[in-house]
Amino acid sequence: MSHNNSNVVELVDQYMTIAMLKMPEIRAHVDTVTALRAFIKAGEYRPGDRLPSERDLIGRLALTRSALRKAFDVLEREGSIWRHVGKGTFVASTEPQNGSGSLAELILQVTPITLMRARLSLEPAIAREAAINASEDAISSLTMISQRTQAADNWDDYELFDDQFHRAIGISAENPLLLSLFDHLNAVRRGVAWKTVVRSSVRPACDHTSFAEHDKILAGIEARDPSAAHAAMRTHLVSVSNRLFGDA
Amino acid sequence: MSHNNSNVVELVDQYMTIAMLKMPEIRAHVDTVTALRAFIKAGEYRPGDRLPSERDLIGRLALTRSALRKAFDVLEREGSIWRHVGKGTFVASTEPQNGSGSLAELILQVTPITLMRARLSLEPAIAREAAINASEDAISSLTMISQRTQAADNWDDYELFDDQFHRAIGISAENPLLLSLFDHLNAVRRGVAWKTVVRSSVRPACDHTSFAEHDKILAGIEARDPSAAHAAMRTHLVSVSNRLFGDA
DNA sequence: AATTTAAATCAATCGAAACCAATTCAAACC
DNA sequence: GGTTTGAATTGGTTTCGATTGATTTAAATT
Repeated sequence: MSHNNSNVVELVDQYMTIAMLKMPEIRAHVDTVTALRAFIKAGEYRPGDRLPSERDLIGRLALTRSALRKAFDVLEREGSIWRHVGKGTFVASTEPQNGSGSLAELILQVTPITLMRARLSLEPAIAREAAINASEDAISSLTMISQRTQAADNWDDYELFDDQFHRAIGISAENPLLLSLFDHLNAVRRGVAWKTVVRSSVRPACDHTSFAEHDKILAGIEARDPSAAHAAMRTHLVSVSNRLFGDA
Repeated sequence: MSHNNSNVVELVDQYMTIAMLKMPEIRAHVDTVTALRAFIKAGEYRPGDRLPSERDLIGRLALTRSALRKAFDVLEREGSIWRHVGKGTFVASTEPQNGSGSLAELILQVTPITLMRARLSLEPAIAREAAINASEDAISSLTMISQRTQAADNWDDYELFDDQFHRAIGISAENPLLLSLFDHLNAVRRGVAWKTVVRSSVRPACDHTSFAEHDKILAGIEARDPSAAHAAMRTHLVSVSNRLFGDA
């Protein structure tokens, strides 16, 4: 089914006119929305700024709370504000800035599985480079972190040390560009913050299988065996993936 | 690895919700984190030095303790600080923070060889993902670019199309995070290329061996053969490397 | 009869303060 | 000199009240 474009526009236009005439409440909503837009513009609220609370605004704008909220609903739907319980209502960034904006945008697009595939693409290769280029200092640092990881007696500590271990491998690769790529990936990973869902309730016990996996990676790097380090890192990540998503 | 579909959908859904809720929060924290980084840098704290206590810092930086601690959480995860009850908060021994380092700074540190090692680490893996995930549209786009590359009659055009070809593979991987990593690497590559004047003078003739290499990569992706795509990309990059640096 | 308003209530978040546990350090003691 | 003890300090945790957006409910209005 294909419609003539102008026809559609015409129909919509007719509808709008009739609706606005016959249902004054719609017209009222439009007014409060434009009034809100004017308020935001006049207040010179910059993207990211917090607007006054709803209970405050109804006083200043002589509005009902429900009317105000309906107008906010429209603005939220069109993406010009975002709100959150306990924090407030904020004006959205009109144009995602290249620096952190693209990162935030990325976080929205990246699913946990996408993230894991990216890790599986990058980190084994980094481990391979680490096996080739790691300095003695870097290796001893890795060993130290690995020991600290095994000494962790709670999940939070373990997670922290695990992060440090992986980044230490990134450092061991002795390649600032690779490290930068790793950091970029890690920033996205941190932003995802899905751990609050998966792990806060189902918090797996501090299992010792991953200790062995870490050791295997470390052994590969110490032995200057790129393939072994690559394979060990891949195995480790697959294991992590299985722990998160459940075995297939 | 094959996943249960419902599981995946569930996870993705959870992720989306969380991300959309937490994104503004992340944005808010970024400010305090950068403020903390600035404080550490301005105070000229050397690796291993102890920072002022939290109760002291909240006075100087006009922060809440909880806000300060959240920012410290980020820095700790990043590995740039280390803290322990009763002792204090210390800046980590590995000071260089590439995470916040600017692109320009990175370009200065990256040599052509470092760059090529990074490409060899990342791009074959991306080609592998492309072989798995590329859509028909993406493949036909790749084919088109490849044909245009062969039609190039001067080096500038060839270079341009080569760039497009490699990025199109990044797109074909259907992984926004991997594509972002590729773009990051590519941004550095452009900077490094600019830096090394050598390349503009010693400009190898438009050779046709790399056409065959491109075709091989494309064939691997079309055949949905991840290993072949990976190997072909690796071979291609090694060939490029040899052309730039000379065979060993 | 249907919608809007007004108030109460819920749930998430933050900030302040109290409290906890690890560490340090110095005075007291043997 | 060596040990013990206890106060002070520090990062970590809990708790409580206030605030905010979200939701429900009953009265009011049209």
